[in-house]
Amino acid sequence: MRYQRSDIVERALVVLDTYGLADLTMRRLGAELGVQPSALYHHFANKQTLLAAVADEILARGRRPRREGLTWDDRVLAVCGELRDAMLAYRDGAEVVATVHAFGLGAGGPAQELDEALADGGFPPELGRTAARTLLHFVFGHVSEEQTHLQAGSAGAIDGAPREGSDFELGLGLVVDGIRLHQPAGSGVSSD
Amino acid sequence: MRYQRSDIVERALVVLDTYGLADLTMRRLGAELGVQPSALYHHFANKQTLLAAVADEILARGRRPRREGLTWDDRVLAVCGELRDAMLAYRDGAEVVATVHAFGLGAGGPAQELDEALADGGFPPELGRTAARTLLHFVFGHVSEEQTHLQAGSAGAIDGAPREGSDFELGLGLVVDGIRLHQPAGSGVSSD
DNA sequence: ACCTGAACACCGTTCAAGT
DNA sequence: ACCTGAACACCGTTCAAGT
Repeated sequence: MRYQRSDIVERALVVLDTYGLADLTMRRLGAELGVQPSALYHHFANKQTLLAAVADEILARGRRPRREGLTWDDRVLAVCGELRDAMLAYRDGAEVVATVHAFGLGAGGPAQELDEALADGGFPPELGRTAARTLLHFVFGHVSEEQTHLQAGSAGAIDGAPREGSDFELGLGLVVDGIRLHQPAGSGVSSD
Repeated sequence: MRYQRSDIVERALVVLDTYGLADLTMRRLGAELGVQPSALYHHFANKQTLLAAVADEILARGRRPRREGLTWDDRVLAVCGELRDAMLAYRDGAEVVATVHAFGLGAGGPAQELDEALADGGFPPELGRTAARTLLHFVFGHVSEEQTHLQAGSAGAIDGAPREGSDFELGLGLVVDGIRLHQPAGSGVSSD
């Protein structure tokens, strides 16, 4: 069998969602594809690179159409909500995306979108970047914890999901309100 | 040689700080102590348990005397600052403490102190717990990133540390200000 | 009570060699 | 270009046996 990168990423996503990140090994993935583990190194330099591609694919599949004309804060809420849903769609998705982001490899999309939204809100670059990183830390941390507990609970049930969802919005609201408080006077509030 | 738990944790801290978390293996730690890896399992059920003890020790060594009479927000800032300093004191300290906390094993001290501070601030329990978790997500995320970049830079230099420190305070300020905005009216603000 | 020695069931990665 | 086969240098954990 001949594979290309996209086939391998696709299969990695299936393995991830079915068995979890701990079982997403190069050997296991090779076996799943009917190929020697060493064959994977013809497509990816190492496991980290493969994981980065997996993270990017998780985010790409969760991408929603961008509505125009949103205020900076509604845009921030939209980006964070989309990011959360994308990660929740795959088992251990939050851990994968957060790890890859921490490694500085791929998954730069959400960070850039948050930077843009905050720049539009009139925040100076330094404050905007700090605010964007703070938002990402919250989303990664919250969803990782959420996902761990969801998976620790009953196998695939939907029991605690709504409560966790409102808790996400509550925590996110705290952070966004804090950011808004630091918005330079006269930015995005006036109606000109 | 006969060892007890505290000796092993002590040595694990040295290995962690010298070689990093990736090299803190049961086999390596055993070798460092002049003992078979299997001997460690007489003191700890598994590696996670050992890591939890390491995380607790990192926090214990970073503990500072608690000043009395602080307002809830100053207390929150103090707890978060102490947590950051404790984790920064050991190589990969943030990753160790955050991982153990995510696993729900040890390291419950800071979470409880934040809960207390927010309860003192008049926040209802549910909002207080959400706020405390949001703060922890920020601190873990920020310091992990900070520590990764510090270690990626020059070997043990102090170059970017002050800038990172002020960025920590800026981000933490955003979150605390957001929390304060949700404080129930008349809590902790009136002078009676 | 605490440790040894050996084993079990794995890892990521490299590399010559094949087609 | 893409893959095989074999090897290298590791992991965490278990368990009978020793003292």
